[in-house]
Amino acid sequence: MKNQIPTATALMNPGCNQCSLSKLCIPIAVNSEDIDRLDEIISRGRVLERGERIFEQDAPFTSCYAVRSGAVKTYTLSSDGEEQVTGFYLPGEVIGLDSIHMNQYSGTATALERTRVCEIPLGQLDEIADEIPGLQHHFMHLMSQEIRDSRQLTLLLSKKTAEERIASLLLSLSSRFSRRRLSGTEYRLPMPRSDIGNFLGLAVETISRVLTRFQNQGLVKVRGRDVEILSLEGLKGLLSHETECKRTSA
Amino acid sequence: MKNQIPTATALMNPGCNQCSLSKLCIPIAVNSEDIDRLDEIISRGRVLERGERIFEQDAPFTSCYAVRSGAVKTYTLSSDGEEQVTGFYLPGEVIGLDSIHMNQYSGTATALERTRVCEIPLGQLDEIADEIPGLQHHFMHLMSQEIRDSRQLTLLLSKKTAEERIASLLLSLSSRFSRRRLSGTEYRLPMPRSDIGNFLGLAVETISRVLTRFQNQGLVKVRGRDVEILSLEGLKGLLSHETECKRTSA
DNA sequence: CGTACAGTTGAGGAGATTCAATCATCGTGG
DNA sequence: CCACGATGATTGAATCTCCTCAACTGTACG
Repeated sequence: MKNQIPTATALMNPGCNQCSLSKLCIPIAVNSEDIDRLDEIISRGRVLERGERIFEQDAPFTSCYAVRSGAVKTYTLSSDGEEQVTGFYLPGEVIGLDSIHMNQYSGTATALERTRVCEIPLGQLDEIADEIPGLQHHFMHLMSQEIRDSRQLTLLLSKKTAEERIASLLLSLSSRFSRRRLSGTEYRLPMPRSDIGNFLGLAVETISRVLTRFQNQGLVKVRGRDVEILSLEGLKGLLSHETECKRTSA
Repeated sequence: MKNQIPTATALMNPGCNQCSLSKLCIPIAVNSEDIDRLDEIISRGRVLERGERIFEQDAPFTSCYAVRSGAVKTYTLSSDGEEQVTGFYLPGEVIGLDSIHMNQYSGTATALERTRVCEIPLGQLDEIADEIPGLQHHFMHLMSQEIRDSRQLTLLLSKKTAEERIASLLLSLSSRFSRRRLSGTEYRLPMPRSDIGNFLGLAVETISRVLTRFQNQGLVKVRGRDVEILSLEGLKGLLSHETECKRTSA
């Protein structure tokens, strides 16, 4: 019966083999046999409503999570209680990497909208790491990526203007939606302006102002959270233009 | 003869067993047998003068490096050619973690002063990772740490004032010198103001101004690169004070 | 239909940057 | 040994970007 009539949850949540995101989430060159083994330790289909937490800061670390659908933000609470948004995660992306082999989660992850995640318990992953040698490598790769993204963000925050930061975010989202074969020029922001501002180190008012400025320049069309990028080139031009301007004026 | 008369370099560069930094650099619970094995793959004692490069951005990744003495800065060159300092590394700290299991180095590392490093070739490390299981974990741990540090920096850059950033750097250096049993209240900055400014996202002039302000407040005594911290508490107080001010004025 | 929340817009102000000049430090060569 | 240039560091004045405060608009939802 197990073979003939899949349960409802199994239908909703096929294994990694069937998952359309597997190329993004675990894109290691493992044979299907290994993927099957992976399937055994990954629990799929946890559904979260907006605002629900996937894991909480300082809770004992157990698992990373792959986003299947929806969107997630991660943030840390500093000692004085202020929130710092550390990242937004779309389907196919993995959360909790920065807590691997630490005792506890370094931040909190909450769903920005209705979200499904796959849990990847890392205690067990260690055990089978020997059997699937590529896996440990892959996670190190993901962690390297995470460090680089963070460095990228650091550069953004330390040297770039409000316009550059926002253009950069719009483009980042664009390319990440594209990777999922969704439109890279027309999408809906999963997060409120306040989260964007927190993430980019800008006031919400500044987000608004810059977005309308972009709109007046014909770069984008924005209505609330709906974004349509009219000129990818124009946005990209903003990123590197800054230095050119300085050079020409100097 | 090899056994009886150690070479000069061997005297200068004892193995991990003898290294006073081993507790910081590779503080894994490995038995001395494992450390010996580690010794075999780590080449010690490469000496670099100020300005010399340890590795270069986009060069094929081969090794991480542990700083033995001196100081190192890492930076990336963005597409438009501007430099972004991504970190400072003191003895006992490991460079290149963000490039593990990537094809190439994500940035350049250069010596800020005369510096000795140990090379940790990671191709070979993989091979013996099975024999020393703690090692792979340890590197993941270091990488997690790196991500967190980067997040911390992100918070610093996106939400903190110039005073907070600089106080934070002074305190970070203080605690890192302390870990090495050096004075945490009196040390010499290994980097010029321009690197500090680049790292913290501030103009050099701002660094100067804030440092003299600190000095006038009796928090530190600064003469060029020599720093004496007169009130650790005072500096720490600056870090969380910001929000309190806002709250009281609101 | 009104309340709550998210987003936009405007005016004023604070903090950091930029530009420019000065001062200090250090290694170099006369 | 000292003068010299070069680089690094400091200080001042003007400017600018972004923040804060405030009012207002739109939208979702009871």
